[in-house]
Amino acid sequence: MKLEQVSVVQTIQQAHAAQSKGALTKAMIVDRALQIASHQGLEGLTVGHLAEALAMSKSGVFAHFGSREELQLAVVREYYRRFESRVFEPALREPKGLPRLQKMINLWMQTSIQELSAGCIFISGAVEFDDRAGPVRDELVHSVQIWRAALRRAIEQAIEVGDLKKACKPEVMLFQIYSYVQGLHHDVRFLKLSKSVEIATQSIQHVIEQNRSSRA
Amino acid sequence: MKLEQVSVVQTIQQAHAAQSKGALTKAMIVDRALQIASHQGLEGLTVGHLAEALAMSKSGVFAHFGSREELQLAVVREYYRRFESRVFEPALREPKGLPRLQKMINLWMQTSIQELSAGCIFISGAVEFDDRAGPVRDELVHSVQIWRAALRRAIEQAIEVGDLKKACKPEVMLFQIYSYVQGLHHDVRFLKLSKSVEIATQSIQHVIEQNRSSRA
DNA sequence: AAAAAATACGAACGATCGTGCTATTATTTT
DNA sequence: AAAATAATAGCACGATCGTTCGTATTTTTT
Repeated sequence: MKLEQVSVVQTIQQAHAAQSKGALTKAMIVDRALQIASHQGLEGLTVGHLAEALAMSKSGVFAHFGSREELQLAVVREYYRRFESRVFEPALREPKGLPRLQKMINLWMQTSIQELSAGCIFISGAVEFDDRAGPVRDELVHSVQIWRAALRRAIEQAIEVGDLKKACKPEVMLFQIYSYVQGLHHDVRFLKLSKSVEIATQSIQHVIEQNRSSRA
Repeated sequence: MKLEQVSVVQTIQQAHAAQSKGALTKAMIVDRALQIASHQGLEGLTVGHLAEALAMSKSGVFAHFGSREELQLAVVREYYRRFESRVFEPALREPKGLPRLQKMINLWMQTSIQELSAGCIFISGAVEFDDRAGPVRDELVHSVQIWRAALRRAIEQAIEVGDLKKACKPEVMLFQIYSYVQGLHHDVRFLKLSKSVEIATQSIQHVIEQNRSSRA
């Protein structure tokens, strides 16, 4: 089973456990909406198109959310949920320090540029909503900030544990790592430069190496 | 006079020299369209909105382009033109090597996050059109590739001149610099973290320092 | 100043957008 | 099985999208 499908099943099972039919189809709608948004962007996600893709009526889809904005919010929240279970939680099972940080980065990169070439909504959404106010932007900022805080925390722990130098500045390192993943996203998705995968990996590795503690 | 206005005047003067009324108003339309696209994105640029902003009729605006796609193309080309005269040409007046490379980067950063907080279309467009085929995407890719080639060329010259190490890999350095400017764009525009200006500057400086030739 | 050409406007088109209703199905509860 | 509830479809609305066309107004040329 593909990674892609794991979360869908999970979501549906969860919906099954909770209530019934309603929540189940809602989960399927959000799943499809997420697919579309990963390609067309959150602004490119339209009720009509979504309904067509699901072989449902517009109003049937719409009724589950009450507004397009709520649909977009549902997509952002679902993406965050999956991000948590695919990147976050597995990384937490690694020991504190460099191993955990490394795992976070690797899983993030994998998720961002997977086979289906669905982009990372945290990255595409940041561009789409950098000038647009409202709840969707707020939710997006919130999600991104949690993720960045987690990365930062992982860096700090790596310092505490002694994997990284005391002199290492978490803020700077966060900026650099986050930038490289964005750069990877850009090169692979926009320029179709698949070679950038190794360059990005190497660059991130270099940042880590740079800040690695000298002892053992 | 603000930097912002220089190119407008320049464009209008150019239009004046070339033909007449028609090209002149067309230049004003494209100018306004560029402003809008810098905030709402190329996809968010709409004929109706543009006409309203110009106190013109929709059809009056439309007639200058024949299609929305052509309007978008005009915007991309105009942005490239300004990018050339604001970033490219001034940098070419610097001596080959590090000075020129440095100037390119500095001017790019300034242009990308100027006072009016208008984003860099090369960066926002890359996200908007990473999955959308067509002439606009092609033009965008083309522009970006020219800019990247120029940056790369500047790096290579810095090596030839002896400012950067022989071992320096232009490809990798290009990726890193380009990523940091994207990271800056992200932090300033989306997260409103103005502090990132110095972190980005410092990070880029670090990359350069890393690859700087050992001799004086 | 008159004729020709370019330019802008107004109105309207079909399509699609988000959204509200009402009726008809499914599903769940009793 | 009957009653109550939830979920979906169908239809239509006003707004806006890109686009077309005919007309009025400018601007340029003669």
